Amino acid sequence: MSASDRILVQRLEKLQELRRQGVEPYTNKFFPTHRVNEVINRYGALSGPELEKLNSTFRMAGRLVLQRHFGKATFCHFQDESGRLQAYVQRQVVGEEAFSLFKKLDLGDFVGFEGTLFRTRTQELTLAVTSFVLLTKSLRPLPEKYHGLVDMEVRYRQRYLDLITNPEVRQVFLSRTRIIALIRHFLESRGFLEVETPMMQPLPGGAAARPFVTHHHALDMKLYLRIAPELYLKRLVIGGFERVFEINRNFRNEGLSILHNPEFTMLEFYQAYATYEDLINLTEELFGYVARELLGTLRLTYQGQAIDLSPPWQRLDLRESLTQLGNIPANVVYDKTALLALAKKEGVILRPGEGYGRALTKLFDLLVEAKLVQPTFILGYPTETSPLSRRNDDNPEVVDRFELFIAGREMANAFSELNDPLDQRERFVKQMEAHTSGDLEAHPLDEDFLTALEYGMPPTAGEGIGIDRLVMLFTDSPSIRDVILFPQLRPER
RNA sequence: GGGCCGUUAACUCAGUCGGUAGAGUAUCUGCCUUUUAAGCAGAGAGUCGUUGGUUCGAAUCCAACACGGCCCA
Repeated sequence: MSASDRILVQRLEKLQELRRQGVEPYTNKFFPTHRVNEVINRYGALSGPELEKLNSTFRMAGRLVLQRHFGKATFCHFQDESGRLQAYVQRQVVGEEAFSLFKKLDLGDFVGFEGTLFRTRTQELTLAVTSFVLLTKSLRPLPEKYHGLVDMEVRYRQRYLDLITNPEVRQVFLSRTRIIALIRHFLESRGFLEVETPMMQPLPGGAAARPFVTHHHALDMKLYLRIAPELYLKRLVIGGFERVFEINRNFRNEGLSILHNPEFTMLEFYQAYATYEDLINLTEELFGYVARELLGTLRLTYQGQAIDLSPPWQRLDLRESLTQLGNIPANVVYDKTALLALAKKEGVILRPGEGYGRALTKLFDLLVEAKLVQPTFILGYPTETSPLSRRNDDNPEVVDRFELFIAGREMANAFSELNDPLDQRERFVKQMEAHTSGDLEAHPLDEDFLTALEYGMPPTAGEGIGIDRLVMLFTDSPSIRDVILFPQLRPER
């Protein structure tokens, strides 16, 4: 029998023994009067004598995480959602029978306490227990009390153990929730309406990515998990909702990495009568708002790099970035034939139909992206790789679009929306040609969306911000798996 | 898909030159009424990721595979 089996057997025996003694190991209806942080915040500053004068009792509950037994007394720490507190259980106070029961409890058990507050010799705020009740018997041992749980695989597969053991992990997910709440508040205060659009779509549009496919039996039709909500949000702008946003999951059928999880959370928002230049300002303000509210400062450290979110952020043309940071001579960058040759030399594989524009963005990914540590808007994206963006009025070869880079990675993508239905149709047709020649990520032609556009969409700008990467930035997390509660893993064997 | 690293008790980790498995925590027993990773004494606990190979002998060397991590595509 393995050690873990033996512990399980031991505890099952304990469970039976408790029941024989008339102790219910899964007691219901214990209602705490205080949580740990309330007690610490309200009484943490009081002296021992002041605590005694309080003369009030506290009902508290939590999971046993540490215990130190003596012959006739026990110190233990229990933790609830808000924190950890020490409790002191004495035989002469709770009685002989109850005390021997308490000594039999295991780390991991949930216990309800009633008692008064005092200070120990070392001045630790402690609950002097007058009575207690076992609320939930735990049958499996917790990870080690000092080193905690370290094994990455177990931390991801059994996140609850990670959360019980590692307080900094709890903090990351509390921050994640707070960041999302702040973004909601920011957008709502500017008149944006939060909406929900289909996760299951008959055509996967709004981005360049391979989708997950599923099947609806009753309708006997193929459905795709969405890769982006974009085309549905624009339909809502057409329908008269002038400012909309959605924070929800996207699904992309691609490999796993430190930056990629197949399902991830995206913010997309659309603002009628705005241009991508308005969104530059809005983005600076949004990041600034989140940083000030969450961190109290616009300066943060990500993985050892100092990052300053103070506006205005640098703006750089895509092709200029290739000369300035990618060290590609200007005469190569602006010469289509020379650039294509360079791209080939750098290992970029271009499919039929892909040309200069694709080569530019690929070379940017390879040579420039990682160098953009401070927030930088890259402008001047080629029309060829932006099938949903409005062409620039002066130069139809590029679109009114930016991508935002911080800490060497893409954080946002925004553009003035293409609202000319005839141009949009042409772009879709080009994408279909790319698809035919083997680009599995090419955008499908969405006839239903074109119909909507033909009714007329006001001039609009839209943006997408990857929430997981944003949370990584603000919580200094190295991997996307650190900010997703249950990241995708291979199945265990 | 390729490269590198890791996988030993429930947890955190040692394990030398190939000689047959160790510590701390946790658990169990005993002592202990102000401890703080409490302490002291004792006990139990292992498919050394899996499968093959080399060898008199493999946690250790070799190969394949699985899972995880990092880097690259």
